[in-house]
Amino acid sequence: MRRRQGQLLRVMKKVSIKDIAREAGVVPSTVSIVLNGKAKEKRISDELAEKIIALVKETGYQPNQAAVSLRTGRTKTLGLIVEDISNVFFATLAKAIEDKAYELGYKIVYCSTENDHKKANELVKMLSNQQVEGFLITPCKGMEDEVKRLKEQKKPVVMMDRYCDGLDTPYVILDNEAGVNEGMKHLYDKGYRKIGFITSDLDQVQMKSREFAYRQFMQSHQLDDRCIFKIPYVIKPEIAVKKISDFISKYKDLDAIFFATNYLGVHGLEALKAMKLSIPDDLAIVCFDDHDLFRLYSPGITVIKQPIQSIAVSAIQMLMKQFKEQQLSDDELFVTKKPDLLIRAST
Amino acid sequence: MRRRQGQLLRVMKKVSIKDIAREAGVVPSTVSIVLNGKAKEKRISDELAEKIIALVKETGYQPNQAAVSLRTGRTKTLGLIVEDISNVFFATLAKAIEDKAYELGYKIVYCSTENDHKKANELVKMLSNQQVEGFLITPCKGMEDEVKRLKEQKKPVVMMDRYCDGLDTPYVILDNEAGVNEGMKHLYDKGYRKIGFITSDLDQVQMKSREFAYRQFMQSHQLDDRCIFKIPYVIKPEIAVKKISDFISKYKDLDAIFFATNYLGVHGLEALKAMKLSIPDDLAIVCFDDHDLFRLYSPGITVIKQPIQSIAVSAIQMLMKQFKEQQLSDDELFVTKKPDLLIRAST
DNA sequence: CTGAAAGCGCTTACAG
DNA sequence: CTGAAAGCGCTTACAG
Repeated sequence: MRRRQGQLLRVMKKVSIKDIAREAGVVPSTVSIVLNGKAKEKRISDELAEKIIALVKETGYQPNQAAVSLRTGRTKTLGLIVEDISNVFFATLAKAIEDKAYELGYKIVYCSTENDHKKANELVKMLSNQQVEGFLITPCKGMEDEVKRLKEQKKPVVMMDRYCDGLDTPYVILDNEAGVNEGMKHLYDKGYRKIGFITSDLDQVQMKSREFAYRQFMQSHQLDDRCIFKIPYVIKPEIAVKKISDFISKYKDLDAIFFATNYLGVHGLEALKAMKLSIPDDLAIVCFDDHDLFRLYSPGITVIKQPIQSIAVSAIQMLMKQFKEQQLSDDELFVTKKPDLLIRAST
Repeated sequence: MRRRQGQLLRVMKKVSIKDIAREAGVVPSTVSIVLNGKAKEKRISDELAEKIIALVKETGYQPNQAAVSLRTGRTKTLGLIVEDISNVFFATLAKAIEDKAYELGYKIVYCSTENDHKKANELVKMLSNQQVEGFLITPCKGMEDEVKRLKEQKKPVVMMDRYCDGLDTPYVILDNEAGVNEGMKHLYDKGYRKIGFITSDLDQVQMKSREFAYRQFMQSHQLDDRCIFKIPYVIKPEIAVKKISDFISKYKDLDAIFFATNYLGVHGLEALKAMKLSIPDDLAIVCFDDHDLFRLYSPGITVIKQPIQSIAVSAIQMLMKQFKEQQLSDDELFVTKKPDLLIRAST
């Protein structure tokens, strides 16, 4: 069976490198060399190179990525594993990562762990079989072994927002303690002394250091640091709101609350609203992480913002360095970003 | 150079089908057949099949996807092209799509068009060269030709939330007219007659039909349908808020406003807040599409909700049918979902 | 400068 | 039931 030689290239189903080669009167390898920018190196005449490039443009030829991957082992694809892509924080992170990655010619496969390490590990396995060159992960508890395995396979990994304790894997996180300190100092300077702390029951490093920083601050200012309330991660919103109301009612003399993360802050605002308490007159509120809701609902709330763009940029950079097999230097290995204290003007 | 025969499979970098075959004392094709569930068909003994499967488990062998793709043309990857992944609506859609797709063994590559058709078309091109089996797109103006090209290449495409006018490509959208009608009827039944309509200046089908339905409703009730205000899509939030305030001030006798989409509703609430107008006493508000902000900020707002889950499910189903090369039947070709009218109890 | 060949890791049609 | 071979579309080392 003869090849469909008579047909015009432009109407053919798929143009392959062979077609270009035939048309240009050269052998496929020459086309490949030109396309991979090695024309000069291999001393291919400018004239020929231009002819080939023109032909590629004309036919709209795109190299078959599967073939390239098989041959080179490269896929130009990154795996983005977040807690939940529908959550504003991760969605914004995904957008920032996307912008950076596409700039560098990488595509992104995403998936959500929902803090379920069984699901998470399956996802990693699914993506790691030659499909994804590197991983950007916001890990959850129980992913340590899987991440370790990736490292053993020499798959570049960068963790974001948190990291796996005890693993020597690069990460980009916020300086959580500095963030909490700033927030606490802000409250302290305004004269608040009875400050409660509401966090989740998850055993996550970023949450732990926020709690730690809260305790530290309270202790070092001779204040009661036991006014901490932990809310289960898996809980119905109404119940969470109820629990927060109860907590506030119980500690009647609280004058401020520090929420350890945005969705807790949202529940908190809802609770305050139901209790008809106003911010900041009845209670001052600081929340770690921003949320759409805060902007409109309560401009007076003080927010510790994650510089998401900058986290994304660093994470991608660190991944790219690993690709180049350049060792990351020690101070690049674990990057901590400065948080932004966002004090909104009360209306 | 001899193969690394002496080594244990489990410490080797990558286990290939050849390794499994050698270990099992068969030829690679046999392993392939077993792995692809064709053991029975090819009358391979249960015993052998089990032995091979055990070996695969033991070694953690994962087929090289690039090789599979090259051979079969399948990638088990879908391309999700949305307007902006960081927007709640699309992020939620992405999550719903993800859930469905992973269930069926598909991964997802995402990217955001930002309503820029040049970017969008580049993205489509980037993904279409053998990497993505099918597309889920929320198209923007100017993508028509690119979508047409995908169809010519026999790439399955399903559009969501909107569609390209004039293209015979399957889509899943909301029944926008029914949604607007319900919202308008709701306002009408409550006695509101001077109803304004705020929409964007984008030439998008979903926005057009919402506007059309508004006009229809007003006309058929002998009401003034000219109280329409269009806001540029690319605009600073503050300016949008200012413009809405001006609009409301200008039409002093308005008693209700219908916002054509969620971010406009958000701007609207901000404007109302700045003007110290209350909902629904000074103005009744209906907004097409839900938003996090509404829940807390203004429980009294009436919302026309998109059933995102159900859109995702249908879209994936329609894509899968195309994969199977089963013609979609006429009434499956363009699926319209019923919107939910969400009337929140005013607190 | 250019061409022929090998091979990435699979799957599938074909021959026994 | 099983094996040998071809080939998916590339890239790269090697030979001229």
